[in-house]
This record gives sequence, C-alpha cells and structure tokens, in this order.
Amino acid sequence: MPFREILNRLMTPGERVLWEACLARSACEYRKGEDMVREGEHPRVLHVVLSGWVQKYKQLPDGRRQILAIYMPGQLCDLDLFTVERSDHSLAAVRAASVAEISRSDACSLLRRCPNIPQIFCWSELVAAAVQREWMISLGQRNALERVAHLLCEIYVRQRGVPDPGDGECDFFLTQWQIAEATGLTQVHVNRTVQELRRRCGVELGQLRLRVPHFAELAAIAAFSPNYLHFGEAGAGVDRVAPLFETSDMPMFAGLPSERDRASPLQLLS
Amino acid sequence: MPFREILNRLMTPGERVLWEACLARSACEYRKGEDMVREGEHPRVLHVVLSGWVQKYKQLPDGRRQILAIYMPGQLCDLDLFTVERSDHSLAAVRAASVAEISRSDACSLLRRCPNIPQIFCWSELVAAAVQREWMISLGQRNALERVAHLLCEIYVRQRGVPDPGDGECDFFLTQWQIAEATGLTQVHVNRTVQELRRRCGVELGQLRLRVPHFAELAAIAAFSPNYLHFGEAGAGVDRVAPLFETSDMPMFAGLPSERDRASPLQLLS
DNA sequence: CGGCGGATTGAGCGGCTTCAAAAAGCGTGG
DNA sequence: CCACGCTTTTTGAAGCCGCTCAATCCGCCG
Repeated sequence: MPFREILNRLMTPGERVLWEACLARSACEYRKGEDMVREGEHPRVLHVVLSGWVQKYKQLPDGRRQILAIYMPGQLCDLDLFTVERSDHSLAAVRAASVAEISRSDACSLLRRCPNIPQIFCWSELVAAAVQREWMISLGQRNALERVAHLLCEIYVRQRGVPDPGDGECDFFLTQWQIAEATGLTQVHVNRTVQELRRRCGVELGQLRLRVPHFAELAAIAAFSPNYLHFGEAGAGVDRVAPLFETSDMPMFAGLPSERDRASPLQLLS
Repeated sequence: MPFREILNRLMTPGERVLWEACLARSACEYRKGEDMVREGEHPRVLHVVLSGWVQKYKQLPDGRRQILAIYMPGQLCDLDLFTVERSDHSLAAVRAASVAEISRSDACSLLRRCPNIPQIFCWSELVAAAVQREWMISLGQRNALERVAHLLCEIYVRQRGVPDPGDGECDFFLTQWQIAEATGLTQVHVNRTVQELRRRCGVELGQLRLRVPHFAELAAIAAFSPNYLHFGEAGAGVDRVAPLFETSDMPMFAGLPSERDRASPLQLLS
C-alpha cells in the first residue's frame, strides 16, 4: 500500500490529472546527499518525491546531524512554502532521487482548481507528525536494538503495508551511516546492531534491498505497532478534516443562527 | 510574548468574543498527572489549555514513557478530533490544570462562524511540529547537559519571549522526573545535570519557578537558537497559509482560466 | 589496477543507568 | 503547631551500553 496510491485515491480523476501533470512538469534530479533545501532559506517550492527517498534533517553548529524523517515516492515533504518565513530544517536526497518542485504560483493554481487537495495536504502533514512522534519514542526510550528494529519495521510496512502479502523484501536506500543519523546512534554501533538482528531473525540488509524473513520476530523485538501510521484511515481522515475547510460565506454576526446550527449551544452567543 | 496573545492577535474582535466564550463554557479541571486523553481512544473534543501546563506523551508496553510536547495556556493541544480515528498519544495535566474541551458540534459552529480560525489552527499545529523536530535533535544528538539546558531555554523563551525584558524568572511546573521523561534521561541523572547547571550559570529550579540569571550562558551551553519557535511570524504565517483555505467556487474544468491565473503555466492544462 | 565509499572488527573508555537509601519539601489532619 | 505520609530531591557506588578512535576489509567503478 504505497503512499502514492493513498494520496491518489483521495483525488477525483480530474484532480489526479492536474496533479500528475504538475508533478511531471516540475521534476528535478538530485544526486546522493545533495541538498534540496538548506535550513534558514526562504521556501520557494513545494517538494513531492517522485522516485528515490528524501531525508529531512537538522544539524547543530558543530556538525552533529539528526535525520528527522524519510519521505518516499508520492509523499509531500513539507508545507513550509505556505507557512514559515524561513525553513527550520534541511532537505536532501538519500540516494539519487527525483523530486517535483512545485512553484508557489503553480501550487496556488492547483489549490484553486482542486478543492480536495488542501485537505490531502493537511492529512499528509498530520500523519507525518505522527511518525515523528514515534521516532521521538525511539530516540528517547528505546535501546539500540529496538531502535534499528523499529526503523526497519516502519520502512518495511510503509512500503508493503500490513498485513504483508508476501516474500519479505522491500527497497532500502539508507546506508548504515544514515541509519545512525536517524536513530541517534554511532555508525559503528549500528553495524553491530544490524549484525545482531541478522543473527536473531535473519534480517538481510543489502545495498538497495531489505529482506525480513520473519517480520513478526522483528516486530516483537521493536514492540512495533503500526497504528501510528494511520494506514487505511486516509479516506475517513480526509472527510474528518473537512470542517476545517468548509467555506464560510456567512459574515459574522450577520443574523440568527442557520437551521443546521440549532443543535449547538453556541447559538446562544450570536 | 505568551502564546495566548499571539493566538488572539490573529483573530478579529468578533472571533475573539466567540472563541473566549467557547473556551469559558467548556472548562474542565484536572489534577496533577490526570489523563485527559488516553492512547487509542476515539477523539471527542478539542483541547485548549486555559491554565497550567499539559503534556502529550506516549508509552511503551513495558511502561517506559516519553513526553512528546508541553502545552502552555492558550495553546491548542492537537487536531485529532478532525483527523484520526484513534489518538496515537495520550494527554495529561503536568500539574493541576484547567483545560477547555470543545465538543465536535461546538467546534464546527465555531469554524463556520470564524473564517480565520482554521488558519490559526493550522499555523498552531505547524509550529508545534517544528518544536517537536527540535526535541528530536535533543534526544538524538545532545548530551544530558545540553538537553536539559535546551529545555529550560525553550520553556523560558516561550513564556518571556526574546529579547528578554528582564528579571530572569518564569513559571516552571515540571518535576525533575518529568524533565527526565521529556529528555529521555534518568531522573537521577537529571538531578545531577541540574546541579551542574546551577554551578555553571546560577540556574535556580524551584518548585514552581525557574530563575535564569544569565540567559546567554545557558543558551551557549545548549547552543539554543529560538528560530524554530517562529516567534513574531504568526501574522505573516497565517497569511501564508491562506491559499490553502481559499474558497474554490470554480468547478473543475468549468471554462477558461480566470484572469488571475494568467501568470501560471498551469493554465495550459485546462 | 588504484581509489573510494561503505561495512566490519577490536580495544578501551566514559556518560548515563541502575539500585538503594537518605534527606528535604509539602500538604493534610489531628 | 506539630506529626504524619507523601512526593520530590539528593547522594553514593557499581556496572553496562554505546561511544571513540583506529585499522582492515569489501565491493564497485573508472
């Protein structure tokens, strides 16, 4: 259940056409590790991953670096274009990646034409925040073995969905050094931890592929529960966001409450 | 520059009246540590802090607990009511606290009447995410001294703003044990770290107050930079969010692009 | 073949944890 | 007002997990 499909399922066919066209027109290629956005810059475009993975990271003055999130094809990287004056984080390609960079004017056109898109953006941002929270538990509470196991579980499930249809393999583009930056560990210790996982439950971490023969065992080590990914909720979720986007053409205090407000005690205020 | 004021400054006077009335009507009292929301529950209300502090936290099956965020008076705790089927985190009072719990119907009424509120909610959520990212760096990259110093800096600045007007004191409601849960350290080690900060730059951590005689020294230890709080940007920020909420009364593909679209290449698609 | 990024291995150390117990605050009720 | 029970802070000693600093190995590509 790739993220891209969730996103697309929520659009009308017309929106899909516009969306895909907009992505295709603004594709940019990045080499491994190349920065797309640097902390402190004024946001100019909306980033949507087309292929490869993208990492969001921050670094301290002395160079220590923390990877904050991984974005896979179809995902929106951030809404900074519509929110902040200056980005408070950087964005870079994990390996060679292709990314759509939608300009402000294109994005505005898109929004004006596709009434569902803001809600999808909003939903996407909120799920990203939920993933961040789970990463915080890893960083704060889990030990090395649990952290790495949990990261592998997440990456596996985000690509394959759950329940898993099959052969236990998926893409994996992170180097051990990048795993270290994401989990707050040392590259050396990540290496030892990966070996431990290999011994314990046969996990194979190849150049570009991850094999997990017995997912349940890995999940047990990590105490992994996929709830936080809010899989399968996307449809209902976007409906739930709708009230935030209802057009309010009623000028404030313009008269008595309308019929549909009758149930709410708030009418006492008008 | 308390958060509450930022929020209120962005509303029209009329919205303020409705908002304040809505908060006042739905106030609930909580005792220290009492849960307001438990992980897995179906969200029923919108939580807005009235007085005291609120903590968002998650815990692992074996009891380990990570505090994910601290909310101060005026802040919205989450948008779960409008997003997810089940909360992926818990919410509890840090000490005795008063919290407005706005029901779904009230919230919808409010949204229908106050066109600026969705944008303010959105902005609030995005700033909260930025704070979370900074906490991730602490958990992943900073040592104990830096973590605690950074937390104190943040809590100080969120209440007093920066540049700081004065006497170096602010509210502080966390116990050392709660600091430990927020920073991913042990209570014992937090204690030793606080003592170290007391020695190094005279920080005093009382029952309910924090004194920071020389903020600059503390900030230097933590390499604290307040950018991530996006202070002072709230006005512009909310304007920037606006495109996401523009009413799109134009049916898709309903005709030629309108005048204001002339500049965008997207018109080629219609 | 050499160069390079990435993975692997080893030895030693230190930051933080763990466990345990004592001291200090703080609210409550007698 | 003091005594009591509770939470919170403080202190000590021992041990481990993960870090640091190398050096080596491996696979890939020019």
